This record gives sequence, C-alpha cells and structure tokens, in this order.
Amino acid sequence: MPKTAVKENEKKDGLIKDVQKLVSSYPRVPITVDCVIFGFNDNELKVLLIRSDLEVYKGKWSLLGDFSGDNEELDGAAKRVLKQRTGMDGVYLEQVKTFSHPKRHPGGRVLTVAYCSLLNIEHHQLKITENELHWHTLNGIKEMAFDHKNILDECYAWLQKRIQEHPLGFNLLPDKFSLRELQNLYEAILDIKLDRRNFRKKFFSMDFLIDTGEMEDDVPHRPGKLYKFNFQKYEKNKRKWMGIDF
Amino acid sequence: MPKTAVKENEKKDGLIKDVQKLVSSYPRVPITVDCVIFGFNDNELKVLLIRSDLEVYKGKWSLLGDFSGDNEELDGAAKRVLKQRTGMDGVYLEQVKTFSHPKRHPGGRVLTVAYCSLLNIEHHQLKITENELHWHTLNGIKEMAFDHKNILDECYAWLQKRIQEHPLGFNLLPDKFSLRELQNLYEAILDIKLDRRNFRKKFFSMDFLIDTGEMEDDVPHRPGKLYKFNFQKYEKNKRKWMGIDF
DNA sequence: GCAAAAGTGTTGTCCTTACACCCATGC
DNA sequence: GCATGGGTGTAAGGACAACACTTTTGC
Repeated sequence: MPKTAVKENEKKDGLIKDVQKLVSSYPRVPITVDCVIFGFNDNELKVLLIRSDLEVYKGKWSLLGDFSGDNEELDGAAKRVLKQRTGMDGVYLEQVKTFSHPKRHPGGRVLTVAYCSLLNIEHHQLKITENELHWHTLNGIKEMAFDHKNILDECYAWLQKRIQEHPLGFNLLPDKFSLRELQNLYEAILDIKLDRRNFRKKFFSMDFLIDTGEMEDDVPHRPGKLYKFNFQKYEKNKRKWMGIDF
Repeated sequence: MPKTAVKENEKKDGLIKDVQKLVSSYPRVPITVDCVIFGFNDNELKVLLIRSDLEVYKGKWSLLGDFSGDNEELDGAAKRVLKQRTGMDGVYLEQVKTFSHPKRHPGGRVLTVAYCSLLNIEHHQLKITENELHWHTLNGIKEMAFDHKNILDECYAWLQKRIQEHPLGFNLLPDKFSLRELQNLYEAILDIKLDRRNFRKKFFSMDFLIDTGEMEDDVPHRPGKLYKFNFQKYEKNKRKWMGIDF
C-alpha cells in the first residue's frame, strides 16, 4: 500500500475506510487489448493483421486492438474488437498474457493484454474489406508495429502448446471437414509431419468425431468422408481428451 | 481506435502523427500486481497471505499486492512486492493472468495482474514478522478479500499443471533434499498418492539430481541420501525434462 | 528387537511408432 | 489407365503401473 494513500486515510485501528479515495490515489495507466486472430486456409496457418494508422509505424502491420473502455471487462473488450473487425460473435477467445514494457508504445506507457482467437476464415470474410486488413502467413511476417511481433510469437507458442491439450483446432475448420484437413491443420500449427494412419487412429479412439455420412466433393481423387466435431460430448466428457503428443 | 482521438489527430494521409496526444486520450485504469506466494513445509503446500488493511474486508486475508508505479514493468512490480515482503531477490516468479472484473475492487475499477511465486519457507523467515503476514494451508482458506480467493484458485490450478511440465518444485525445497521430501512435495501439490519406486525411477532416469554424498540427520529411522537439483544441466538440456504424468 | 522409512527389480499392459498395400474417384 | 489421395492393420519398442522384500537407523 502506498504510504501517502494510507496516511490520509488512516484511522486509529489502522484500517482504511475510504476505498474510493484510496483507489483514486493510485497511478493510472492506459490499457489496450490486442487480438491475435488465427485462421487456416490453403493448408497454412494465417493471422489477421491491419495496417498501422500511426505515422511512426507507417506501412507496418499491427495486431487488432483497441483500448479498454471504462468499466469494461477485458474479455468483453477483446470480444468487441473481434465483433467490430469480423462481424462475428461466439468466436473462440482466450487471454494469453499481459505486456507492460514502459517503452512498448511510442506515445507513452500503455499496457496491453493479448488475447488469442481462432476462427474459420470461410465464415468470416464479410467485413474484412472495410480496412486495410489482411490474412498473413506466419513466417512471412518479419517486422510489426509496437512489440506486436513479440506478442505474436508468444501467442503462436501458446497455440502450439494449447492445441495439444485441448481440441481448439476445430474452431479453425469448417463445420464439416475431412481427416486430411484436420491433419493438415495440426501439421501446419505444430510445423511437423505426422503419420496418417496413426493420426486417424488417435482421433477415432477419442471418439469425438461424428461421421456426417457426407463425402468430399470436387476433389480430383477419391473423396474422403466428412466429419463434425462433437462439441457436446467433448464438453461433458473432457477427461477423455488425451493430450495429443506428436 | 477511438473516433475522437483519431479525428483530432488526423492528417490528409489518415495517419496519426501525435502519438502522445493519442495515448493521452485513452481512458486510464489503476493497475495492481498480486503475488500468490507458495511455500512448502510440514508436508503441506502453503500460501503467504496478509491481513487486509481495508475496513470493508476487516479480518479477511489478502494476497500480497501493490499498485504498479509509473513507468514500471509489471514483472518488476511483482519482484518489488516480493522483495518488500520477504526480503528476497531471485525468487521464482511468473505471470499467470490478468483479472479485470469492474466490480472486483470496492473502491472502483482496478485491474490486477496475478503472479505466482515459489519460495523455500526456511530461507525466507526474516522479514515476515513486520506485518500480519502468515503462511496458510490451502484448504483452510474459505474466504478472502477482493476476488483473491478466485485468483488463488486459478494460480493453484496453474501450479498443478505447470509443475508437471517444468521442474519448478525445487524452488520450494531446501538446496539439499531427500527423495522422500521431493515426493511429498509432488503429492501435496497434485493432491494424489504416488508409488515410491516409480517416483524414484522417474527422477533418476531424468538425471537431473546430484548425489551430494550427504545423508539426512536426526531422523528416527534409516536416513536417506540428500540430493541437489542440477539447475545448470537442466537449463542446457531442457528437452530431457519429460512431463511428469502421474 | 522393534518401529519406520530407505532402498531396490520385474512383469504385464498400454500407448506410440513405423511401415505397405489396395481402393475410389477425376481426368 | 493413370495419378492422386483415401482408407486400413500389425508388430516391435518404450513408458507406465502395480507390486514385496531386505536394509539401516533411532529408540
């Protein structure tokens, strides 16, 4: 507790009575949220970036962020950013880390809370033309505005770890997908090659895939079956998700 | 970007030139750090708490926290809190999560960043008598000030997971420890019973324990060997740490 | 000599890995 | 009919789980 705030506030029993006064004595910091929005198409992991609107970062790419409004929970702020940029509610979203280096923003100290989000590119193409907003492949990104390259790297590492513990990947795929698509996704995220037979065995043994009875269409080879992920069964039965340990 | 801030700042090319002005237009929020400091003795996992100095929380226990000073990185703020309370530098410390519910502080909106810290109780008894500061066993804690019970629960879950991925536990033990102590620690944190022989096999096979040649003393039974953890070898060779998967 | 914990190996089970052939479709 | 990827099974090796007896010390 700050000595000054305590002194002004102190009573004989040493307890602070006026909590509003106490809080108003705290230094205040501008807060933003930054969303690392991952997508997947053409067998590549993509991230959604916008051209920076600050002159000091002219031409550089930036994460999608906004400051946190008064009395807004940060999860809500992140959802708001997603909604504004992609037009979508109900997108997968998780807090990853808070970045606080005093020089991370050229305009002064600004704290940012990084969120990671996964969405299906096909479902979300609607509002993307409004701004200079583009999907980028991960390894094409060299430099970014602020410390956003660092944030992106940490979120990517987070995703690689997280996807082996939870079935997040389905958020990046269409509702119905072939096992080949699912495997391509895991290979792209983890940046490794997997054995097709073992991959299939693993997913079938978890028993969270529903055979839709439909098949791929318009492929220049034997079509594969299309599956859905059984989100309900997974939610009821999380224990059965064994780590994917490639 | 906030419409007002952009408008005041806009040039013909649409880029913002005055970043200070931009940042000064952001709402500002008081920030605190809260440290969940775990210790281990009497074969129990403990957490270091202080009596709240707010009258609204009279008698309730609280995490060790402080607000973040101007231009201070949050990791530094958390280290500062640890240093002030325990007198120790170089304690294990990691950011866990940021809590932002608008009503989490009775004095108004205050954002807090939770840090988790692990320290050896024996080494840190020095400055603990200054305040009403005590080690608590985890399951004795029912109610706390602010949302600190929630923060504590999340940090404990974090620890349970984290200790299976990294050898954090050694930070809680004396430099030299017996395998029995090490096993007790894992049993306490994970809240399960382990097989002694398998536990020993696992740790010896990782080859990160150094036999000090010394033995336990003053035990009313056959004394065990004392080991040190080989931090250097671990740092050079993190790959060999296989998840502990009890 | 007795209580209490240290120290030590083996076996069965299960998961993981590596690996090769036939099948269905579009062209 | 050929190119392309879909679909399938098995065997070997490695990790994990279960389990009991002898040893050393303090008292």
